[in-house]
Amino acid sequence: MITEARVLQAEFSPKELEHREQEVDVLSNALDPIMAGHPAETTLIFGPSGAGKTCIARFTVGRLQEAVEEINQQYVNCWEDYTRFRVLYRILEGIGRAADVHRQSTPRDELLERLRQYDGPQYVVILDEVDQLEDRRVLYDLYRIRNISMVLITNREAELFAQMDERLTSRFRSAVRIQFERYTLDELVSILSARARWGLTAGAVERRHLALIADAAAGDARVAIGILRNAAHRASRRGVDEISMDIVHKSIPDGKDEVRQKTIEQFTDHQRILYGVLTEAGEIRPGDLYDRYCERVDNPKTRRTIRNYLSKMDHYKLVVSDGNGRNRTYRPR
DNA sequence: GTTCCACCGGAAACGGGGGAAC
DNA sequence: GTTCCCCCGTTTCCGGTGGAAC
Repeated sequence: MITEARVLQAEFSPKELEHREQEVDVLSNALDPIMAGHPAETTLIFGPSGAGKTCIARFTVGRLQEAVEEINQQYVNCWEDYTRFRVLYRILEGIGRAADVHRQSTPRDELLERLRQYDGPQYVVILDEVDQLEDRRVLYDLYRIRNISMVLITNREAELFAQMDERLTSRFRSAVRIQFERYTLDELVSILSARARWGLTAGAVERRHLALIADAAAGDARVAIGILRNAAHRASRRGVDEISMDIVHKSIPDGKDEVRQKTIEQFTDHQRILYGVLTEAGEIRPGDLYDRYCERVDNPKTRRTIRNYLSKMDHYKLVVSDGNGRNRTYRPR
């Protein structure tokens, strides 16, 4: 049934993009000065997850690179590379200047200095999940480096600006802003049907089944593609050549749960135990949560560290908090 | 209105780990 | 082997917040 597995991955970047022509145009215009050898305007892309922000940024920059051979580009996920060091390292990596950088022995400012000395072709850096940066001042540093253009992506615009000082805010308030909305049901169906066309045998899935998947994904393309992938795998395992309504129904929870499972796999033992306590309890006050966590581990982390864990889990959409002060409770999402 | 209390999250310090230089 | 240096997860400290109790 599956003829091209990679197109069923959310990260797959198709040659043609649907439903985001206007956003692509705005970003292309912002990047336009690069065609003439000048830095592009700083661009800020924001909107909910699964709305195509990353996909459109990579697609547009990729297309620019095809048009102008002499440019460099690098994608940095600030969720994974959230320290100043890691961000600068990734950016140096994009121009092949990171090979001899060592985490432990390279002086603090050596990385920035190397970037400052960069005098190669225009360099476009996509900083995804930029609100996750630990130290936003690195944005100011990058802003001042010639020949580097930034495309910033965030789904929490308010949080991005909340922790910036005046100097940074004034720079980025004037950035080109592109707002993404959730995909509509029809748009998602059309995206899914393209993926099915490229990645599955003909007639493997009916449109009404895609509509059901799209409905379950609630505007999130990543979730929708995940459900379709799960359904295709399930059908293959059953040895059938068509995705039935029953398969779709069974695949929806798995598709939704996939992201969660991937996240939990990356947790440390302490984080996993904490999450376990939370899911068992259903809803629990912070003090009780901490006590129960302590009962299950030999050397418990401090309350402060647990708060950091919980805030990470909140960002991963694994945990919700309700209420304030002494009425605060946590529950699994 | 005031005080108490549980909780939150920023900032700075600490310390383990590990590569480089000697 | 020792020292130096840096990253980064964690801890410590502490001011702020908001609901409950008085």
